[in-house]
Amino acid sequence: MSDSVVLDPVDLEILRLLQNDARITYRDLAAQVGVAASTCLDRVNRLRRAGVILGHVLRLDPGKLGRGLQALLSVQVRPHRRELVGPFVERIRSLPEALTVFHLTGPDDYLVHVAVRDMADLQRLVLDAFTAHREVARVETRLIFQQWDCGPLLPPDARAASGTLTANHGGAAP
Amino acid sequence: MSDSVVLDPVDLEILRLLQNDARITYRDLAAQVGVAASTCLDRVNRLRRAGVILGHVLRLDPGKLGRGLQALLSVQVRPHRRELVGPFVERIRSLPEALTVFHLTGPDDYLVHVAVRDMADLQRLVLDAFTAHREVARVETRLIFQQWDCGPLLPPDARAASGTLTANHGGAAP
DNA sequence: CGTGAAACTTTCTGGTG
DNA sequence: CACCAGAAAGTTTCACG
Repeated sequence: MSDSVVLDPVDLEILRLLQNDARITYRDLAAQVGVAASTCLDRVNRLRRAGVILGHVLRLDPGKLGRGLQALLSVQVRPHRRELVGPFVERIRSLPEALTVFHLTGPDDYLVHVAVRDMADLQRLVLDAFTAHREVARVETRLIFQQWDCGPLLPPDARAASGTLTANHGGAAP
Repeated sequence: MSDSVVLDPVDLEILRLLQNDARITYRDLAAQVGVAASTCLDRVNRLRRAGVILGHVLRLDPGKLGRGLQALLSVQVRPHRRELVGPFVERIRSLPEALTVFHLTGPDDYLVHVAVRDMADLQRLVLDAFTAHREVARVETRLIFQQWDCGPLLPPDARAASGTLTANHGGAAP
């Protein structure tokens, strides 16, 4: 699983455009890439079958959903054994507040990205979902001032080769 | 900006379904929500105009794009002043390896999520894009074993109310 | 908010270099 | 084999009730 795939310049351009707007029509996509719509469709389907494209997701504004405060929680799970960490990860993943869970090298085993309503909600979450549990040895909370989602995750060659790199989403500079 | 918005159960169900698959047709969406396709379209357009839906993006497999190794870099920028941190963030954001940049509370000012080809590539990135620069006082690198993208970021009420919460994307438990 | 029809997109077929 | 043009099927979108 996850072998690298050969992507020609047309594939890269298609991926680049689809990352700017995944709802662009094949007609417009084809026009911008310089091939026929049916060819675009073939390419995209091939990229999907190859597992390069995993899916299409919505980007939502957490603030508008009543989750204006985000934080990163560093968590030590001790003892760090399969029978404890498996259930721990599943439990955290199923929290409505959890956005992403990372299993990391280093002294802090997990980093959990959460979005909550406010400080009181964050305190409740830390106390109830983390420190109340026996396997959680330590939690360190860092608040997120601001966050930037970066570029289109394409091979450097592609970006260098394809001249115009259009607007990344993400906030303005501080 | 970013005031909370009133979302009725239909809006929440639409968002929930669109998060599972942002390419579902309005016809199918309407059938599952139990309203007419045109009503779904109205709702989605309203959510877009309200800023709840920020956009549609592609989820790509970093491994298939030759970025099989991911890491989190904790960075101290000193002195932590606007004229230094602004350019720093812009420079990091424009790295093809950067996925997300967080500005945080706590001793480490920034956390940068990166995806690279391999260990040599990561070493090169840390040395060239971070420690080589005067404003970067300290970098701490943690590798990512595994990562899970969690639930649909909807108000807890919505998940509780709407019974079936379908498959989240993300890997299996360790 | 729903119906139905017009406009558009996606998708397939068959043919070409 | 990848590509394209055009036609068929399906989807989005709009005016109106």
